[in-house]
Amino acid sequence: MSSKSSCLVTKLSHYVSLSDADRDRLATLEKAERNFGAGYEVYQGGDENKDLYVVKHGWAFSYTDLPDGRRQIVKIHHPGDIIGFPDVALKHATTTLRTVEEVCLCPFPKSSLDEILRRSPRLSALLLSIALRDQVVLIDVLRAMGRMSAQERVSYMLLDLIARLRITNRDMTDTIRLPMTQSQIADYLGLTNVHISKTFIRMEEDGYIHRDQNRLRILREDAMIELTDFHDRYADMDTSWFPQD
Amino acid sequence: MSSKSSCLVTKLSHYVSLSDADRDRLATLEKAERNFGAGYEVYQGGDENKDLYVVKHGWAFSYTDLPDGRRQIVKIHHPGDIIGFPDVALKHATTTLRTVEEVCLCPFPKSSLDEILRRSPRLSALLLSIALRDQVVLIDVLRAMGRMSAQERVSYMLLDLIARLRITNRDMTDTIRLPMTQSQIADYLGLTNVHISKTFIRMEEDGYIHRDQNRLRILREDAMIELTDFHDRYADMDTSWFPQD
DNA sequence: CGGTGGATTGAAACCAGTCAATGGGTGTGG
DNA sequence: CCACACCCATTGACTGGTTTCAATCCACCG
Repeated sequence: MSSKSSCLVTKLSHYVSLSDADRDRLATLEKAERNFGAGYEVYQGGDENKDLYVVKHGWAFSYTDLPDGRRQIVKIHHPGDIIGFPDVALKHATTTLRTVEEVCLCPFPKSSLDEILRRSPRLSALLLSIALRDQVVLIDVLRAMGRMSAQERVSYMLLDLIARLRITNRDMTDTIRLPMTQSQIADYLGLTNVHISKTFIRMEEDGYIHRDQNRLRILREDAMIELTDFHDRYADMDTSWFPQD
Repeated sequence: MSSKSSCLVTKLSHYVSLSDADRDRLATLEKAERNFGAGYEVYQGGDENKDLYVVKHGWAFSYTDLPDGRRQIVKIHHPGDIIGFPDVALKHATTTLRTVEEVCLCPFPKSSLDEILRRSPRLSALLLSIALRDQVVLIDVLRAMGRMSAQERVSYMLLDLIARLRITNRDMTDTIRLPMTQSQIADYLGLTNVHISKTFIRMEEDGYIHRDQNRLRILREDAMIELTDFHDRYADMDTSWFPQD
């Protein structure tokens, strides 16, 4: 079982030590894999809710549209993420999944969760914690959308991206690859592409960031952390209450 | 065991049939109870994360502040809700809990979840589903905040409140009690109290709602559902994949 | 009866949106 | 290999929804 190459195991092991049995359970989730080109819609909101996906590589995002076309991107997915988890609670998908670039996904059926819940209390606790932690992150995004200016929102997004990428990539520096277009960033932050453009330019002038192609360097991370009152929700979780199995 | 009087059991039974053992497990969560006056802060963001709470009666809300005082209310709590669930994943509370009016809460320790995860896969699945459903709801709120006008946001909030209250109160009509101030509503919707006032007046003039004291009547629910593309996330959940115990 | 918190009202300021034109890079097909 | 199309980022002028600030009104309460 090549669990070494599993982003999911890597990501989850960051929080808690897993038994061999649990590692195997997770590895089976990544048995199948499918590749998609850039800008491909894997499933659509309203579709019957069949599979979950583990991201093996590439970026994707989930979004919803209003009837008149306004779009809100609600989550950006990176390697190791589980896609579609929130929809498990419902019968139909609530969001549409779209790839940003070339992506490899591992689909697995909802019913795999059944197995985990029955056999591994410890893994169940971890999955529950991930779901709850994601709620906290959504709440942070909500705060950004409700009460922050454009520059603060962009700063928040960049800090959040870096924090997430650092989990699986410990030697991440202050430079990230940002394959999303400014329109997509706008749809994520509740702004317009025009205003994103102006905000990036302003932030570059002010020395917060430096851009080069689709790579972006954070120059004043501390200032941005203070500006947005940023808290890293990914580095630590409270696993002290977990069942020992 | 007076599980008949338990809002939590009522709320959860709405989704799935529970064994007596499971009902008892839930009932023990409501053993203790504490009363609080209006406008009381039960715990604060940053506090060590000790207890969860089940709401027995009264409204409360969770919020976060930015350093400069901007406030975002992230969740409004009603009877039967579990408060502080998202924070289980972390060591410290991320939000402050404040009562809207006189409230009765039942505190229980995080470790009670341990027991549930080890003993009842079915109840574990339900708790996980609740957490995931709440994520979907947060995503809906996010969409409202990111892409909707003031009137649309207010409409969305009212529809959401009604949908939630209808779960435990099946004979709810089109009239709800709204004990929150306009400043609190503004902090929930990412607007200002002034604009909330103007928006309510406008909506009343346009025949969407009627206000009387702190009671509010929805006159054109269908129009508001269409305006906001509203989906009820509370009525149905997909419990088909749950372990049978 | 004064004090207080909440709701309302109006004027002015501002952040972000809209619209439209321009430029740059990339890939494709002739 | 060049011409063209297309997508994306940029730019500027104008618009507009929401905020800000401040004053007033109102109900409730001690």
